Amino acid sequence: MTRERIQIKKISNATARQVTFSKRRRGLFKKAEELSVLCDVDVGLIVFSSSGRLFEYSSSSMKSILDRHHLQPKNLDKLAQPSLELQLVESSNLSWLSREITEKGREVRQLRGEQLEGLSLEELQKLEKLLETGLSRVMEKKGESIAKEITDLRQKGIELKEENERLRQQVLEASVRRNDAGPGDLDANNNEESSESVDNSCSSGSGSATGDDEASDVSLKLRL
Amino acid sequence: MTRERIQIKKISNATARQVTFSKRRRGLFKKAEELSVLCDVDVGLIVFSSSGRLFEYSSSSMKSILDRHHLQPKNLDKLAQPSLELQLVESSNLSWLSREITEKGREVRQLRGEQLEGLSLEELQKLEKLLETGLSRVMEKKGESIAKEITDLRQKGIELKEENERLRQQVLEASVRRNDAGPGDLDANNNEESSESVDNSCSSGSGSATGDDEASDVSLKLRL
DNA sequence: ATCTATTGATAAAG
DNA sequence: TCTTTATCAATAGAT
Repeated sequence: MTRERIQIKKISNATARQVTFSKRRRGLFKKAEELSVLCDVDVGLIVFSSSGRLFEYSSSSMKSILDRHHLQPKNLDKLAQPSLELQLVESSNLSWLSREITEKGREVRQLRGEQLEGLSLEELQKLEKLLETGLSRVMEKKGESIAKEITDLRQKGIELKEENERLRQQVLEASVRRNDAGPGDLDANNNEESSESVDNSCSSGSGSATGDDEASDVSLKLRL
Repeated sequence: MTRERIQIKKISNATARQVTFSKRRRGLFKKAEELSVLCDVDVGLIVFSSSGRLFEYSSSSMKSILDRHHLQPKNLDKLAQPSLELQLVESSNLSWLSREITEKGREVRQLRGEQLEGLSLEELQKLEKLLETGLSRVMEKKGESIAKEITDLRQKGIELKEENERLRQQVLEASVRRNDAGPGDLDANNNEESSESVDNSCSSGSGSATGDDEASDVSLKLRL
């Protein structure tokens, strides 16, 4: 990748080595991040410079990645006899937990339609059934949610309208009273803005809350 | 670096993501090794695929690199007194793992349409979208699977038919020969049962493997 | 640190 | 997964 091709062996010139270290280290870290983002994987990268300085990158927390690394079956047996406690904890909980996580991860991925390679026809049908059930439940819930939203909005509209009426009445009365006292300047016409309490910004069209509506049969086709 | 420039964000297509993962993982590991050789530094690289599989590279032993990492000033204070290993295992692994498991469990349940109570309308829509995507992928896979099954069965049918023909021929020849030798009792008519080798029990109707069929356009509506 | 000529990595397609 | 090919990206060497 350059002016001239180089051999992959220790660069003898210390300065050149340092320069290359800087450049390539950046490149490596960038690639590591790209991999983790593009492929949605966990990456942990540790580099110790020859002077002992640490450089590291990790897609999530380095700790969680190293923990996970410890859990790998291959590594579990490497910690030989340490404390009985540890033994117990490890052999039972950890390996179980580790397996459990892998398993659940696979399950999620298959539900998302990934990692379907090894599945038999039966398993695929089962998965399909599961997804259909889940989908219909979610849609049902969504329907309920939307229906509720609509009902709430209508209710709020009614309440706002009532309050409007009340305020209009107050304004009217006030203007009348003022009129009685001293018939001078009066702009007592549609003066809703003067009072607070109507701070709900809701787009319930004026004609939607007529009260005679059918708020009950809203459980319908909701595939927006 | 390629035919077309790409955005650095999660690749949505699972297959493409897997392919890219393979390629870039190789590239990353190669770069890591080059850095360690050229600049004479210690490198440790850990990658967990989304399926939980571990890939690692280390210029020396991974253990020594991780040990060295633990010894970094920044990390020293984190491990107090109880046996170093136990601390590690407990404080990090277990809590992280259990959180992870809880999380994944919830995810699975929601995908199955359970535990939907707390979700907002947006979340429900998102979930629905996810399920639709998953369902369509699974259905597609099922379609492929079925198409393959059909193709295989047809092929097997053809082969069986050919073998039948061959056997029929043999029987015929045998009976003819026997006829030549001594024209006595002969039942050389449809005698396929006498030979083994056709132990495949397959329900390919006699009329289904006529060869002229269109085995290619079977990628269709398969909601059995 | 910056500049480029070159090599290297890799996305897409088969 | 492996190969091929067209392009984009990384970087060696020089400044």
